[in-house]
Amino acid sequence: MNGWAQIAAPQFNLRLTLESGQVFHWWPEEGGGYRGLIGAIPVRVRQVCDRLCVTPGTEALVAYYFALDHDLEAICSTFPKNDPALTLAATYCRGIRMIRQPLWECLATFLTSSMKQVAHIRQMSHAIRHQFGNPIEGWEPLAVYPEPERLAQATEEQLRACGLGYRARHLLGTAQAVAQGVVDLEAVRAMDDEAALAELCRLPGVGPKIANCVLLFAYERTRAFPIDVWIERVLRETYFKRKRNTTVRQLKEFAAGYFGPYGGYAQQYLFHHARSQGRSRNLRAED
DNA sequence: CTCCAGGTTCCGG
DNA sequence: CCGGAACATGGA
Repeated sequence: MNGWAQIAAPQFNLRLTLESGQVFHWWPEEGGGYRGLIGAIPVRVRQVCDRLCVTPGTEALVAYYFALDHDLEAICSTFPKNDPALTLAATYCRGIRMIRQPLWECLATFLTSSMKQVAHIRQMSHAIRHQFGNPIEGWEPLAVYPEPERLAQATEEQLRACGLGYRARHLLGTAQAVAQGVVDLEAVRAMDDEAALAELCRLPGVGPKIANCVLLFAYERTRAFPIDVWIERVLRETYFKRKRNTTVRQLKEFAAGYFGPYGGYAQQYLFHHARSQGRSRNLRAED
């Protein structure tokens, strides 16, 4: 165990957490571990039962990043009772935690996520990091996500070259707005959920779905409930089976009232479970 | 080749 | 407020 430090990580699943669509810049290593970045700090991490082996000196950083202080047992106990679909998803996703991501990198990454598969988001994120951010020497292929000031100086064409498509205009506009202080991401921390959502939605290309992702994955707003195509399907098929003409507005209101103070956790579990099931179903259909 | 992907914006009822 | 359409790109 030379070169590793250990920390306790009960009720945690590293692989599921990293592959549940929250972050897109962690790379599998031989032996089941990962290397990635927490902000600008390169980290290696692998799980052995209820412990994490991490790069020495990053213990506290890793514990904070993966929210190991969240009491998952208590969180799941706040979920609605007698909900087989949610119970199944929560069981399947046991150990997934909401990562505490750096604000800008989370916002910028999810800004590029619209109408893109997870694999594409990873590609675009990787391209942006390598085109505009600093690579970490000896930690190939890691590169730090570029600051808004850096992207604000890019051209829309350069961003399109990273595979962004129409999202290039949005990312550029948002980078400029943040760099100029039109929207102060740190100041959003002090706002209540509703005001924070509205503030983030002022940025070009940021609507309610992306804003809620950022609130959940970066601002630690565990009530935030992003509704994407997957979750919309789950909600309709699970809770509005016979009601053909339910509006998105009604789905939002239902989710806000139904899932409770840790609705974001419920959302992530329903999302990851549905996506996993969909995949295996597609795989089965192909043979 | 067709379909669709962790949406947002703009437009006409 | 609501439903549709446009918006780019790439993997299945």
